[in-house]
Amino acid sequence: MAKETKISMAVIRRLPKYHRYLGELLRKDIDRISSKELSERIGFTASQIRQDLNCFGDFGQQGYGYNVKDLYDQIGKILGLDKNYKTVIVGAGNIGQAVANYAKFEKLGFHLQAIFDKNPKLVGIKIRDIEVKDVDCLDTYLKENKIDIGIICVPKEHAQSIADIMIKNGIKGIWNFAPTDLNAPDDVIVENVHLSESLMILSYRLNESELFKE
Amino acid sequence: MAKETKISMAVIRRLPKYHRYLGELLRKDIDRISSKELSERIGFTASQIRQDLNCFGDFGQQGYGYNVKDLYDQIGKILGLDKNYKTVIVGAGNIGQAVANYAKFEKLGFHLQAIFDKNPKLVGIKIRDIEVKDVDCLDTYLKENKIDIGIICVPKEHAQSIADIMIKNGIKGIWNFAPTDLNAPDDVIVENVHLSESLMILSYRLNESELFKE
DNA sequence: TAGATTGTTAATCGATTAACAATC
DNA sequence: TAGATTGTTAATCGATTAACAATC
Repeated sequence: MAKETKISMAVIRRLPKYHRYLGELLRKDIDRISSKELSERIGFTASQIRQDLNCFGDFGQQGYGYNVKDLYDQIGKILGLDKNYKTVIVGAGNIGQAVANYAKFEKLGFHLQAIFDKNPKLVGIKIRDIEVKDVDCLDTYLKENKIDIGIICVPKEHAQSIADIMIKNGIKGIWNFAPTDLNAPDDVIVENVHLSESLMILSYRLNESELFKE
Repeated sequence: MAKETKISMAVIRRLPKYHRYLGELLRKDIDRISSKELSERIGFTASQIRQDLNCFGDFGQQGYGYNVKDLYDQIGKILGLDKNYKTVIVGAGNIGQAVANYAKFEKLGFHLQAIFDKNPKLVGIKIRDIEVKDVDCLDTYLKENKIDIGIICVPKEHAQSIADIMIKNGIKGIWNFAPTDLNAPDDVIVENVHLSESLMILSYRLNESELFKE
C-alpha cells in the first residue's frame, strides 16, 4: 500500500469489482491487460482505472499495461483477502443460515466460529457442523474467544443490543443485515447489507423509467 | 412526482433511508419534523435533505417543517411502494430460500408467484407453500404468466442464461444475487446485491483503519 | 406581527474525465 | 528506435453545503 492520502469511498467501492474482473481474466489465461481494454470489459473509463490503481501504487508499466496476476494479487492484498478473520453470526433465521452456508465466505478468509440465536427451537441445531448456541452465552463466548467480525442477522429491534455486546467485547467489524443503522464508535467498522433498500431502489427505477404499468 | 430533470443516483439511494426514518417517527407519533431535526437523526445535512426532497416536490411548509405522515406516504409513492409486483425466484439454494422467506418482501408489495431450481432434490419441495418447479419450465411459465420482477439466486455461471430467459419473456426488473454483472437492454432494470463485495469492503476498511492486527 | 423554516440560488468541494509528458 | 500505454496534472463535471430571500 504505497501512496499516502485518504482513499475516497468511491474508489474503495470499486476495488472488489476490479478484483472480480481480474480473477476472470486470470481464469482465461490472459496475463496482461491495458487500462483501455479493461475499461471495455468492466465499464469504467480507462482514465478512472488508472487513477484508481494509482491510489495504491505504480502497478502498471508504460507501453505494456498491467500484469493480470500481479494486479489481482495486489488488489487482493489491499482488500485484506490474504488475512484470516474469525467471525460469529447472531441470528440463525433465514438470512443467518444463508450467510452461514455461503461458501464464498470461507474462501475469502472469513472463518465462522459460532452461531447464536434466542429461539429455543433453533438452539442446538447444527448448521455446517456448528451447533447454534443460546444468545445469552454471547457475552461470555466473546470474552473467552477473540473474534474479529460479528455478523448481525437478528430483527431490527434487537440489533443494537447485540452490537453493543459485540463492541463491548472488542469486535472490530460488524456486518449488519438488520434494517437499521447501528451506533458504534469510530474504531468499529460497520458495513450494512440493507436488502429492503436495494429492493426499494429497484422498485423506484422500475417506475421512474415508466416501464412499469400496472 | 412534481419536478422535472433527471434525479441523480446519489439522491435515489438516499430515498429508502428517508422512508425508514419517517416510518420510525410515525410509530413514535411524531407528526411534524424540520429538516434540521431530521438531519440530527438521519445524519445527512439539513441542506441536503431539503435539496433531496425538492427534487420531487414542495413537501414542506415555511416556518413549520414537514408533516411526517404526508412525507412518509409521498416517499413511499415515489419509491413505488404503493404498487404490486409479481415476482419469481430462480435458484432455491440458501439465498433463494432466505429471500423467499423474507417477510418484509410481501409487505413492500412484492408477491412471490413461483420458485425454480434445477436440482432434482429441491424440485418439488415447498417453500412458503410454493412448490419448487424445475428450471426447465421457467420459459414456459413466464410465457403463460405475466411476471414483473425476476430474482436470480443461481451460481454465477448460470446467471446470464437465466437472465436471458427472463428478458426474452418481458420481465422488466431483475434483482440479482449472483456475483456477476448481467447484460441487459436499457429497458430492463438490474439491481445487484453483491454480498462478497460488501464483505470485501468490510475487510478493506478493517485493515485500512489499522485496527486489525492479526 | 415575529420567529421559524422552507425552497432555491450561489459557492464550495470532490470525483471523473481529458490530455499529455514520461518511459517502457 | 517507434509505438504503446502508463502516471499524473489540469479541466470539467456533478454533488454537497452555505446562505438567504420568500413565506407560513
